[in-house]
Amino acid sequence: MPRTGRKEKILEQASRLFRTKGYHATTIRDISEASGMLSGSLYAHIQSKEDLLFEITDRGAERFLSSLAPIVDSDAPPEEKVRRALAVHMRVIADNLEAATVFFHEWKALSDERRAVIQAKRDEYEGMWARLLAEGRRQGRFQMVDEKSARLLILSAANGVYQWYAPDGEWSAEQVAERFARLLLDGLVTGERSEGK
Amino acid sequence: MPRTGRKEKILEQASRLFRTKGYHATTIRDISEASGMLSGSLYAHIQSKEDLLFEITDRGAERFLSSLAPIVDSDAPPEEKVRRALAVHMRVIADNLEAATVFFHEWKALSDERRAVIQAKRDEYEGMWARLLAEGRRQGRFQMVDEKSARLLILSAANGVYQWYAPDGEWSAEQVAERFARLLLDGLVTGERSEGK
DNA sequence: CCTACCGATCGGTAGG
DNA sequence: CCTACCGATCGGTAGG
Repeated sequence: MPRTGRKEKILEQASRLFRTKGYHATTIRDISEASGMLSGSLYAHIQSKEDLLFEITDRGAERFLSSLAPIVDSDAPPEEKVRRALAVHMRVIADNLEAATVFFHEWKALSDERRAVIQAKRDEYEGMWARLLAEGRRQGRFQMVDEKSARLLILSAANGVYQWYAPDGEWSAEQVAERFARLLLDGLVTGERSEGK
Repeated sequence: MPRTGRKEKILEQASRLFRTKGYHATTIRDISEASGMLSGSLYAHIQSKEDLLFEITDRGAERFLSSLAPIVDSDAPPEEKVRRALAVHMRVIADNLEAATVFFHEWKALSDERRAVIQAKRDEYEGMWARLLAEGRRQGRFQMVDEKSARLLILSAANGVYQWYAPDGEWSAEQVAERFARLLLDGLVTGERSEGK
């Protein structure tokens, strides 16, 4: 019977390797060696290489969803929701940097069926942001040409953080979130608004 | 002697396949078949699979650099430079969607030496944006907690566009750029600025 | 969890 | 650009 925690160690090593080398460039032998066993032995713990990819990405998706849901459902003002939503987003990335990288960067390597499961959760996450932004506009707090482009900009910026964030760098997740929130809410331009086009 | 344009066709097919399947999951046989020849024949045109990846990413880098340089060097006001810089950025993505995807998503698969070449060009591109933003702040046009977080937000958002942009979708590259510019310059919040933290 | 192995496929080459 | 091929390595399995 496999030792307790063995599966977790394998997932941890797989996350690290998938992040560094990418899913396809990581071999079963890489993962098994990093987990302290031979390649054949890995299959006492997993069923396939793709299972590892799915489990990592799915856990990532769940962390994003469960962090954002209470914020969207709260009755804080829209600006405050944006601040908090960015903060938990960055916190999930910072606390799960390897899994988050795999979630954002490698999930397309999943088989059709499993990719659809992850896509649905991505859509759900985007939907929460969409509601948050639409609410801010409805309440007259947000000016937006359209909700979709604002959402795409915010999520692209937030999702891209895994590419440069360093846990031992100068900023905590919350500091990144606050800087992003300030720029997104208030804009780059000083004083009056820019005249637009 | 290879027919003229044969190499270009191979690069085009490789870009398409690298974008769809990823570099490692694309085989020499995939590329050769899509180019209308057998796998061995491909080597009359290329030296290695990695050469294709490098050529695609390097061309992408050059397009971004050569588009942005004249804007940074111009004497337009900072807000206008941001608008134009976003516009050409989106235009490069829209006109080279497959190569841009490879540039943003697959360049890490390059060997150390060649990855360093691309990294240097990425750094150069970021440096141009850094100068642009710093100039805006120096002139008192931009309010920024710091230039770095503003640059990371803007570039993350701009670089992420390849993930959702559809050439036959509802927006042209310029329309995306204008929506992004408006939100980045003016912010999400209506009327007076949000009170911050 | 190891030993021993398998069929498939990989990037690439020699010789024309 | 094709034919024919190579050594290496891949994900995975049987039997213990």
